[in-house]
Amino acid sequence: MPVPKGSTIDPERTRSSIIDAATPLLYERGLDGIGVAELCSRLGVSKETLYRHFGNKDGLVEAVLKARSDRVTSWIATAAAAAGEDPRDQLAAVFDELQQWYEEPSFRGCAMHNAAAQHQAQPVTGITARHLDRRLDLLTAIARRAGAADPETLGRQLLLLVEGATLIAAHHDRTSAGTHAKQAALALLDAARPAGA
Amino acid sequence: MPVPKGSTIDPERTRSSIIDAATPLLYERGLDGIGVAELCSRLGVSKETLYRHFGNKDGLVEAVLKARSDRVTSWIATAAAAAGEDPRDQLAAVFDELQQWYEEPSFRGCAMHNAAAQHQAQPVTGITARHLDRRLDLLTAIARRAGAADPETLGRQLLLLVEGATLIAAHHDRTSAGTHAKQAALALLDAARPAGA
DNA sequence: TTGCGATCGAACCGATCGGTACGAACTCGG
DNA sequence: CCGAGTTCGTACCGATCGGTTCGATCGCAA
Repeated sequence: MPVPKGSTIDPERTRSSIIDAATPLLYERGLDGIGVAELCSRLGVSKETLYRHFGNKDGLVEAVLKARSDRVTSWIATAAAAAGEDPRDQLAAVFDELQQWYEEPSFRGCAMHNAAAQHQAQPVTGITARHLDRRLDLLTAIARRAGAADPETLGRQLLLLVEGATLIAAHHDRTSAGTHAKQAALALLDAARPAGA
Repeated sequence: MPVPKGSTIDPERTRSSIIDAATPLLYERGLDGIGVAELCSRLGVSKETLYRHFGNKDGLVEAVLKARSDRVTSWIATAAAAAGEDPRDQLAAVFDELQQWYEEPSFRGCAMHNAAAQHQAQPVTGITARHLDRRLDLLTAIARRAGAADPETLGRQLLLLVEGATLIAAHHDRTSAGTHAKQAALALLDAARPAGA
């Protein structure tokens, strides 16, 4: 029981603990694959508490997806930064990290993409688009630091590879998608640099 | 009314007309976004007829997805074949065709991917995996005809670009995903050829 | 003409859905 | 010690879900 009976020390703590606990459930079962009743029961929280904090189920979904997007984005950025100064190494590290994710048993594809496929409406589509915006920014920055002739284009191409790899890992072959994407990404990076360097 | 009151000339015709009519509805609204009742009403068909032909809703979904996969697969293959003999031209034609698809107002991503994101279970996942198998075969064949040093690897990389482009077009930017994917694909193809040719 | 099979339309079923209401239990600040 | 605020558990609501059943209607083959 994450929350005792009476008034909690901090209502804000309750809210974020609900988000944390609901995230894997909504990811595994799908946004519509689990009802509010079961959700609350698994969370150890009453419906009233959930509805006071989030208004309705969409409010919870929105909060969960935003938190997830933030977490995943910083996770990727951290993995890139940890690979050192060389943008080429950073790019390789991103795909290595992705491949490790794909091989986790709990991997079921990108939560944002799954959500957008289920709820083709706001706020989910907006959160997903923002998520991809941020990822594009990160990849474009790597392309720019690598000295690509057209970093905007290369960034978008790298984005295709990242998201394509995640999708293929989810629906086709999780053992090699990241590796193949890495090879392709490095080849595109090398080809996009002006002669020399 | 696609089917009059009494016995139809051909029950098989009824079945395929149901599939054809249900396909866009399930695509637009999502597998769980439209109920059997509304589905039947829009199809101009009674529940009894639908359930006799398909057993249950999953049976209809399965039939719709299989038909869709067949249709899309042959559509891509036809576009490639129409581009002439040069595998490089064929590859470019595939992405041009995809880009045109993305720009259609009714475009909502790949039906198979959307379905798999919603129903992470058989038979949907199996149909989606088979769909990707066939697409991989087509792309690998192009890679092989182009003289790639490792056509299996290049085929998988091209698959990443195709599916990544469709996903990005659906959730982020439908105006340029196909074009960027085409440029990346051609660059990978050129880089994968042994020196010369 | 008779009978079989396909179809319609509507009623009906139990289950589940998202969401609300309420009394009781509990904590904490004043 | 008391009242405000939080939470629980449960019951409840109307709507919708997938699926079944049934009488009536109609086409077609024998």
